[in-house]
Amino acid sequence: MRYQKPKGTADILPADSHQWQYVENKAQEIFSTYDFHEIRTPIFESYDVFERSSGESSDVVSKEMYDFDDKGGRHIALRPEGTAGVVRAYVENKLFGPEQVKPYKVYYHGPMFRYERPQSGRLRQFHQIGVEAFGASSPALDVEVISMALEFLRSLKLSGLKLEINSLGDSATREKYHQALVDYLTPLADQLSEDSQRRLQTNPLRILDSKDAHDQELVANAPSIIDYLTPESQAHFAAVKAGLSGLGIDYEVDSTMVRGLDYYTDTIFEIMVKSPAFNNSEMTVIAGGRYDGLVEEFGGPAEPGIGFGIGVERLLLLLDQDQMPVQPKLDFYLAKVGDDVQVPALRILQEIRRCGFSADQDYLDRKIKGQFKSATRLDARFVITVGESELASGEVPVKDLATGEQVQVKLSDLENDFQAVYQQLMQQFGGK
RNA sequence: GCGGUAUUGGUGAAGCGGUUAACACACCGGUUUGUGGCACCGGCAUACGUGGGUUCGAUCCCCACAUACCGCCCCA
Repeated sequence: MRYQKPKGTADILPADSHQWQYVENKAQEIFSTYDFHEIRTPIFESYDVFERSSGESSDVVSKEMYDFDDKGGRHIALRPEGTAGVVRAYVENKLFGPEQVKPYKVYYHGPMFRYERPQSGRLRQFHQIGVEAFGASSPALDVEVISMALEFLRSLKLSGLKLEINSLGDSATREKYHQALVDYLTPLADQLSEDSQRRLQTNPLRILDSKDAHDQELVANAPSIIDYLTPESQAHFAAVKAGLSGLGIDYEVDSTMVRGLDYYTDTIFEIMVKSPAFNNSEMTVIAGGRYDGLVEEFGGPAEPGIGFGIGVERLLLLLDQDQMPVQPKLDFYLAKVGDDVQVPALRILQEIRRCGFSADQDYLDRKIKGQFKSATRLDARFVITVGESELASGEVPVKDLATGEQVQVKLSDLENDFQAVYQQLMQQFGGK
């Protein structure tokens, strides 16, 4: 095979694209009830956009960025996540201006890129659906964003959802906590796993969710970030928890939950699903949080923001295949007999399609038997047969493939008044 | 970036140094002339991921590369 798709990419063929559309449509449906509207930003941005937002030391920037120099010598990167580009657009278009209603609420969906080793549910080009809301720091917004995420997953009939929340406080909080954690772990360094000893230097917060069992024990007694929150952050977090409880939403506070990207502040959350698709282990499908410094970081006013992202590939793996829509049935298949029926056939097909039904025919000169086979393979509801004798008699047989019953309809109606034909068929065969 | 496993037709795959590259499914055609099933008959890999090497001879052995899957790092 001469050509193959680039490593870590996937072709989404029609059999799957129906499921993608289903998920995307659901997202739009649910999000719009919360008054979120779609925003489309470029899938590539200046490299600096992501370097600025994600933190220079983060792995996303240091080794996973899909970047290149374009012909004009600009350092470009394919977006590794959605938030940075949206914030850039928010600032560049001055959407923080007084003529906009706050909070400014948007959602997006599309491809993201990370130069990493592909694994199950992890590709170099993957897809996210995300939302962002700017310009309000009310904890009520946190609660609504979280509940919207849950409603979306519920609308897809996902069960076994688990919501975990944490607060990272403001940047001063994180600095103090960072120091406290290092102070606690440094004396224990020789007991840490090899990976975590390295993390102690590079990213101590990551040790909190180490997979190593002994690390877990040591971390259990580590100081908790919750104890380092400022009074304001404490109050915000308390209000978020109260709001969730008020909506009857179950949650767990996980004070060891951390983030790979540097820009998060205060509330962060993840929604996990336990699924047989992943050996009944829990898998995060939605992750999000506040990023109250990011707009300012991009040269805008000191405005707060909050959002979340959904990994679509991962989400699709979790969805029950039985509940997924399949390719829609074909309404009509037109079988032809003889040589001189092609033109009338084209006229009939056009009339059917103009009435809003799907219709197809044979293009390979197959025998009538083969045409019926094609109709069956296309899952057609009805087969219309047109041949010389029909053209002569003006009567055309229409067969219901499910029952095998066949009725005669007028050729003139087929060509000129298909609605009448359809009503006749519905009377004869009932239902839709 | 590191490690493991794999790569044969449309699909599932057998073969592991010399074969007509098995078998099954799917698909296409036919079993006389205009109807989906079944049965029967026939067709369907100048070819075994790519490039080198070893050999009289390689799908089968060796090396490199590519890709996929799994794990780590990382992330979600």
